[in-house]
Amino acid sequence: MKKVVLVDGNNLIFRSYYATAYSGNTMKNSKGFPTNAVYGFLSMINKIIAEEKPEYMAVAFDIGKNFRFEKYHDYKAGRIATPEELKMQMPVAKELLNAMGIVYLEKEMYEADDIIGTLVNWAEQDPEFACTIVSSDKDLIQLISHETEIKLLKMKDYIRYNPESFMADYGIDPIKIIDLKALAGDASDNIPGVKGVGEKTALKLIQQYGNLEEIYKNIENISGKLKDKLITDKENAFFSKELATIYKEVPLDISFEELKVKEPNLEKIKSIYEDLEFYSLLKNIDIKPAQSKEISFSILDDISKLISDEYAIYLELDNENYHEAKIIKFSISDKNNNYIIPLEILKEVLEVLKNKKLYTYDSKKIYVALEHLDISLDRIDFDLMIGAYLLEMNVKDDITYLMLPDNYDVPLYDQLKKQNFENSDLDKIVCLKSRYIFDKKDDILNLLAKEEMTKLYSEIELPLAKVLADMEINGIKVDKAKLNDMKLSVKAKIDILSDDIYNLAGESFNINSPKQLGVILFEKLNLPHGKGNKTGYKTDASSLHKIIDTHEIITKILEYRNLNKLYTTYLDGLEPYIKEDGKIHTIYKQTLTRTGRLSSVEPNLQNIPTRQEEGKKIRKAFIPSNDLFVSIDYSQIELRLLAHIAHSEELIEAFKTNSDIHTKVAADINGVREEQVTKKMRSYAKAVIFGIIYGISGFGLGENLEISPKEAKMFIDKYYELYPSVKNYMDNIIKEAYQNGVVKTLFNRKRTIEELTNKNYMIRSQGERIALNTPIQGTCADILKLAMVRIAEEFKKQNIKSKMILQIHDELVFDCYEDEKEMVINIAKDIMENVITLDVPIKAEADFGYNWYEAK
DNA sequence: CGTGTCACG
DNA sequence: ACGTACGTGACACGT
Repeated sequence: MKKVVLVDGNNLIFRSYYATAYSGNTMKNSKGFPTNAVYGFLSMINKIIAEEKPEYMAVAFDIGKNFRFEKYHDYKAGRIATPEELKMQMPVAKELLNAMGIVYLEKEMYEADDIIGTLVNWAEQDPEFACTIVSSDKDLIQLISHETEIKLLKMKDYIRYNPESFMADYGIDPIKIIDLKALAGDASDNIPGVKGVGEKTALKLIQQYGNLEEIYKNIENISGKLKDKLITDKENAFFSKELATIYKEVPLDISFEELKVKEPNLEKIKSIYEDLEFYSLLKNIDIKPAQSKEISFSILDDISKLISDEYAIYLELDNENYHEAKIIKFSISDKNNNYIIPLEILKEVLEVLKNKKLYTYDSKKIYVALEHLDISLDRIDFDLMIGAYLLEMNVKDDITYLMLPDNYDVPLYDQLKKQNFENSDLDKIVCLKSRYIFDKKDDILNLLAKEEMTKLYSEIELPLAKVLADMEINGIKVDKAKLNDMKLSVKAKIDILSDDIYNLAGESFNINSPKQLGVILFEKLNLPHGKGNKTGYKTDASSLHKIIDTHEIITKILEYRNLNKLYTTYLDGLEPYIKEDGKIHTIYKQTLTRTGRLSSVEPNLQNIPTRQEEGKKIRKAFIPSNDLFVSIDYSQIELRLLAHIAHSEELIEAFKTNSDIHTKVAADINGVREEQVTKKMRSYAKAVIFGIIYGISGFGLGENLEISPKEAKMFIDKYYELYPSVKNYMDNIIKEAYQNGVVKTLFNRKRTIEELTNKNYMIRSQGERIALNTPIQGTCADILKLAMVRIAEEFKKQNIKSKMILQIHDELVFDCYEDEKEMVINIAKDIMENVITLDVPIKAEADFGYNWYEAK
């Protein structure tokens, strides 16, 4: 059987154009010729070739008038004319196809759909050929048959439908998509359908009666309004069916053999790329395309074969959330061999492997997944994911992203999952992955050494993975009933508030829709508004605060937003994450942030409310599974680091004498004694100091303090004058960042700042702020991570049974036994404060309580 | 799926 | 004249 790939070229190029055209600055070459549509079209064609590897292929386009228009002058009426910028790119796309050895087809009076339909029709009659249609247009579904499947493009990926899978999804045969359109219509083609009937109703009718004709034969069995609607628009329905039907007899003078993909004309392609200035694509043109690396592997049948002293191990799970995943495959590689480990002997094999050097990608995942099988690994010796992350390579949860640039032809995890892991090459694929880990290890370690990141890697990040795994496995207990009580009472308040809001507005509307809210506030109630955003008016809390006195609805809305947030995200949102053990098990992402911080997902336990009393109460539902919580947090660590890094004598002195830094700064700025500092003065000073760390502007600070930018700027200038070394640090770090393109933390964590080479002033400024902030935020992250590793070591050494369970950027929470409370506090606080020696003292403060609310 | 909004450090 | 503070994640809306 020979496969013919039939591409809806019109569909592809329109998609490409509109995907980027909305942004306003369409991609153009230096002569001003637009290139966005061709670029997108080309990448899609390349992707299709890579995925389908077609022997036969044709790309169909619309051209000129078409016969449907002749019959029905409103066909596709209301559609905006094809933009000139897109039109001019069409011939270039076709020229490229030619150069690539791919046939394109167009025929006056017919649409691309009809051309594809005709070719499908031919293939049905020729047992030698089967078709794959590629498009995002659902109309083409009507062509599906046992010889024809469709690859229906979605925003980022696609769904493949054959008759069975389409039936499974929609409950109707593919051909019935015509009847569906006949009833439901299609706004984009201006196909009328039956007024008042949408996709849902149409599907129901078709499932019940079979097709349009049968529906009308049985019209008497249909009751109520629906019947009236159907009768009124009967003519339209049948006419719509005709319009929606793809024509399969387009007179094409071509044969299948001519659709064979020919050798590309590289010279020609090169010259087109040069014209279009597709430099990134030009670079690849002489390089051979990714070829699948060959690998030999076997199924391990005897553990006595495991004689090497180092192995790369790789686990394929059926779910990205490894807390709930099952193991699909396990592979190992040593210097010469690759094995698939049958899952029945996994435990035995791991007993053997425990005593060897082990390398992997995402060690935390392995620790957790194996723990679920009661297999405890206490050490993995190399983690490719962490190494690559520190080296700023393209690190995702999926190792494949790292392998692709090294010319491994491996399907993405998403792809495998979509195929239900029923890929016939699955054994080979996982073996390639463990092989890759083994082969890549030395390169990565050498690069880390070259960048002087060996210590950061092996003494902080690698051991941290194990510490985090234990924290995730341990989890945090949540009182479900307590959460539910709060949920009900908040819900009641929300209901009252929304009634009040509807009354004040004079109508009910969706308060959660910024768009609808904007219309109510600023058009109906005519309240004053500031600058809008691109979709309408701004309705965020700070904008609403500015007009709080103009109407009592504003306060209600703010209160509603407040409670609704608590309700959706926490009170209701956390519930599904509480597992059978009564606990929440988050996942810490160790290789995600650009600064070195952790992040927490599914759920995020790093943003549980604390700033406002109402939200903070949610913490009462978090309870210890031992006796009590101990929480220890760094006090003003970012400021201390700023003082240290900037060598600011004044600030260092302030910290050494243990004074309240914000009060001290407020006193200095205002030229008063510390006792004379008012609350307002202190909070302004605090805002200025934070602003400095983030790379503030007068405008930004002004917005924040609700004062004029001018006044704000005076504060900032005063600060620089008082603390010249801080200003000096800021200037220097930015200068260095421009010189080197990177900034580093005290532990040599690197961040490359591409923004600094951007032509756009805005983006460059953002780069400068990043340069300023990253060494501070990043060093904080390094310090707490190192402290965590040391604390875990010390707990083990001293046989402490209490557990570290949460990390929130400058804070650690322990689930503690009563009789270990003092020990936990002493050990953790001591390590946190002494994990590094700076020019300023580092202070950590401990607290405890019988739920999380109390422990702070 | 992008955007707006808001929770945290 | 530009647009306006660093780093995250989750939810709801609307196309």
